[in-house]
Amino acid sequence: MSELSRQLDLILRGTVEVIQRTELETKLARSLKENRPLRVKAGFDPTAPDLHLGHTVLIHKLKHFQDLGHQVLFLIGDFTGMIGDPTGVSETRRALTKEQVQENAKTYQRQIFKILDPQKTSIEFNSTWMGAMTAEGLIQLAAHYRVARMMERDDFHKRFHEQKPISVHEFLYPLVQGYDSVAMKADVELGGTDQKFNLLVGRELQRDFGQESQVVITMPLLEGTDGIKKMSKSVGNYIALEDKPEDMFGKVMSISDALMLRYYELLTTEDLARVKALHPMEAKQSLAELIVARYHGEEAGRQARGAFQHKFSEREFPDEPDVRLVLTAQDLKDGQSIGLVDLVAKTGLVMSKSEARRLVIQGGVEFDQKKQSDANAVVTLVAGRQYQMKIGRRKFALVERAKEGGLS
RNA sequence: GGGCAGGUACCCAAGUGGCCAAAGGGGGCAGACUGUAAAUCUGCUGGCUUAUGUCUUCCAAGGUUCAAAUCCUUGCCUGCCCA
Repeated sequence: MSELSRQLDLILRGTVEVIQRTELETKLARSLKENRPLRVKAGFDPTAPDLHLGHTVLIHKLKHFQDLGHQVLFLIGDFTGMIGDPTGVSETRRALTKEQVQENAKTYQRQIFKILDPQKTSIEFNSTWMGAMTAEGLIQLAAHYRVARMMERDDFHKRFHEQKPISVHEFLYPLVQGYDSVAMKADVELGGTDQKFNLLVGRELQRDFGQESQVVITMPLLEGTDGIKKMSKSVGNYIALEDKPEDMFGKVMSISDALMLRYYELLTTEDLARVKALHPMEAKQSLAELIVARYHGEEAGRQARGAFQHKFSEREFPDEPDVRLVLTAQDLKDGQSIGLVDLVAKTGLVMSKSEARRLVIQGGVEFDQKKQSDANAVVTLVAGRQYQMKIGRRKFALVERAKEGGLS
């Protein structure tokens, strides 16, 4: 197998679309011949420093390029960030300060370098060139694109027909993203399938600016934990790289079996046929451990698995509860008892007393190993004893009475 | 600039003077069932001293009324059509 087809193989794995494949081959061949690495660009939003597994699909692809000796350009769209997310509903973003952007950039580095090689990654900010651009320059840039073309973009098209607002400045997003490719002389740009339009704008602008067009590679969007919508922070169906090991493990375990296979496919190199042969719960736990281990180390992976089994499979009280509550005399009637509902509310693990009451009535509360479903129940606390409380599916609290004459 | 249609709870969306803390759906939470799942079924889903009590909510501010999410005025926001 030639070096060219070896590279091509790895690059194409898992991709949804490559535009144009022949161009990619040409670029690769030239890169090999002239011993000049390709410049591979991928852009990220500066407002969301919480990377999640959805982002890693893309980052792993960057890693592939890196492993093949190419140059990864990790673009932080601090300028585009001011425009806001045009694919989102209608949330206007406030501009970030330089300091905040720098801070976010550091967070990015901490996270992506768990996958990428820092030596072969250059981090860029599009404010570098966009900040210097004059209004005149921006007008000229805007002249490179037509409204009708712009309206072809899926979400603009949809919003337009649904009579939803579209602000003019949102058109600048694809334009600037495209111009970034010009400024960076990108050979390849990677993005999720939802980025296709923006990526293609880059090709057109580069051509207009007399450059060779970048090759566009789109990657599948990873579904979130709900299994339907794409993983995103705003939907709340994400697993963040910096989630605590136990949370991360728990989130992976709550996905459906079908989604588990999808995660295996896109996030690991495991053999799918082998995974399917396993008991689904085993497979899911292995996946969860694998993912935790990747971002928190192998030890953390093992521990998370152990804690999970302890807490849920065996339904045991965890080593470390979510809340430790010490009740003082003021909290107690006659210095020893308290209404169950009040007690649940006091843990702060529920939003309100009404919610506490509801939970109790629904049988979602256990106190001292016993299920309690009487909303008017009063529990008595013996001094010097700790009481375990299970509140809802996955919240645990440990309660005890303050020592007599202790700190006031 | 003119005409028209809208702005309702986390989201979508009904309601057009009292029976409205406000239908329905989604989401979320809980219970059952399980593999800790998913799917399914059931219940809950503004706060409070849980009371068939009370307080705060239907873009904002005023007003009409015994009574307003519902009517009027002004303002803000969005879309469509015309210019």
